[in-house]
Amino acid sequence: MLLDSIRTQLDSLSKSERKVALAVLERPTQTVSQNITALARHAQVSEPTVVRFCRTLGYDGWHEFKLKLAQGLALAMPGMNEQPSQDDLAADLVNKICSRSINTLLDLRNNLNPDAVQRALDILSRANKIEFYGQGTSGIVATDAQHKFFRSGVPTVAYADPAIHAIAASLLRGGDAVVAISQRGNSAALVRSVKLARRGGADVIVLAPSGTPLADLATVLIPIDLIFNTDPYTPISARLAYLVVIDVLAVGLALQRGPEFRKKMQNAQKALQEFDMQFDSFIG
Amino acid sequence: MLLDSIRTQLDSLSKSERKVALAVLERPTQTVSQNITALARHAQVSEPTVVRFCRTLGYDGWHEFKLKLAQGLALAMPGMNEQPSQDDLAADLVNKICSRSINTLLDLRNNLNPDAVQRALDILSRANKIEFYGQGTSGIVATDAQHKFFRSGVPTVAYADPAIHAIAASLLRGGDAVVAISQRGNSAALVRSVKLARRGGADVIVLAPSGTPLADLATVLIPIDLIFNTDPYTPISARLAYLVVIDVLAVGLALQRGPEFRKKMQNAQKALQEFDMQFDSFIG
DNA sequence: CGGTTCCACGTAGTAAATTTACAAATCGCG
DNA sequence: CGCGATTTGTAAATTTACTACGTGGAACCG
Repeated sequence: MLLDSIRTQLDSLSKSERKVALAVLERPTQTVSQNITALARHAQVSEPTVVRFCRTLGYDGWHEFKLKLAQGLALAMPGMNEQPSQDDLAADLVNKICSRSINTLLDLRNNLNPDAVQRALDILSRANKIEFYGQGTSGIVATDAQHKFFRSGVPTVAYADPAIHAIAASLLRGGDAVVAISQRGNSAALVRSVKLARRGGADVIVLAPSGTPLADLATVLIPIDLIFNTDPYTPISARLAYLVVIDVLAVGLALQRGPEFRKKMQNAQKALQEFDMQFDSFIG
Repeated sequence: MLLDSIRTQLDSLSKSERKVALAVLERPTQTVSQNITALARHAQVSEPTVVRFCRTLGYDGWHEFKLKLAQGLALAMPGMNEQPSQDDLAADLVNKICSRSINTLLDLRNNLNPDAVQRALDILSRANKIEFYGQGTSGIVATDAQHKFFRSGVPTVAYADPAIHAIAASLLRGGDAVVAISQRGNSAALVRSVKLARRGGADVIVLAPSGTPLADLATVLIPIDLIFNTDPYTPISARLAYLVVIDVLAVGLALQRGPEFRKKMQNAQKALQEFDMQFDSFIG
């Protein structure tokens, strides 16, 4: 974000420009609503100095800088740096957790490798049989994947139990595909099952952080490397990234399998809307 | 988003103001980098008309409008309105689905009612027993909730089967709490179980769209009303909102139950990091 | 059907804000 | 200590947004 880049470049700024930088960092929100005169006064420098500051950072002038700052602030979380007020715990909580999750997905949007996704889709669209393996939290992701693929018109299976997916994996052959999901990428049981699957000739798509034992076994790796911040809530929202990747694969497969599949899906949706009650245990 | 609100208000604008609106909608990105003169010329109206247009939409003037538009665009998806290029299906897919999900969560952050969350937390923190009910997709959410509450040091139960949660509900009494989860809010089976739970004296927290049968039965309703856009992918990301709400409740409860709980959780995390392999079937 | 009134729009002038040009001051270096 | 380079401020210029006013047209009433 822009504020971060200001912090980074603090050293390479001249004395007065640093004053401007500090003033912006101190009150970013006000800065975007104020004009250059107000900022200059607050930073105790002249107006041209502010302009020069903007130029130093690589912007055309005050206008562009202000615009980019506003955009950066829109993406950042409102009231993120403030102390959580005791009397409004819930509001703060909602804000923090939503913002965290949003940032996780913004990260994902920037870092998710489309090539890997494309290769995964190629495998899935050719596969005779698709199975999802995951344990614990990732087991839920696997189950979710099964639901979503099913709704896209692609029947699959999900196994969350190590003993079970070991057996399932040993039964796979060439032309089958496994999607192995792991948030830490070092589950011994999962590694074992993936090895079994590959030995049988099946392709394995791995959703895990890169550089992990599981990642190394992948036919196609979709690396999910999220920045783990200092705060303890990051791991919670990490799982969202996995779910969204599954969404991408499910929708992508439906699209790739051709328009007749898309129609099927749309029809299913229409039907569900018309006959709510009949299907309600499916939709939830 | 701002562009949507312009589209909505198109009818209530005068002829010239509509010209401005269309010009903005046609080239939003350029609009933010241009000045008022350029926009006026492009819309073939005079500059004051542009100012009046901004005022009609509820902004102070051109400056504020431009700023808000820039912020809206930052949140919107890059290249959203462009045709998905055939040769880069995957990239487009990743972009679209991530962006959609991000927008869903932004919506949630703006609309989630902290009061309702606070009241839900009050109930949960006093509850002897907490049960999650949900079916289909929401059944997965319920299971996920159980996992997360467990990791926060709060043992709970999740039922995804209508027959089972009906029985469970009939066994509840005063001081117990149910969290009923439904994306459509009209599941007959879930309504039945919630009625049973309330009859026994249990409090029911409902996560569902407001105005639905299930919502009306809630002790505390956490309404999840998402804007359903025209495109067919919205329902997919709607579920993310539910998961994040669960996150909020889980973390909130852990915090509210006091610092000793927080320590417990932190210790658990540390332990997990140190002994990866032992716990790996839990973390996934 | 003609006239009056009101609303929408544009023109032109004004105020404000940003940028440029230039001069003063400060800092580094010989 | 003095010269050059860099940094900073002052003041003027230019761009930009806004306001006040007047004109044209449409609707409404007589």
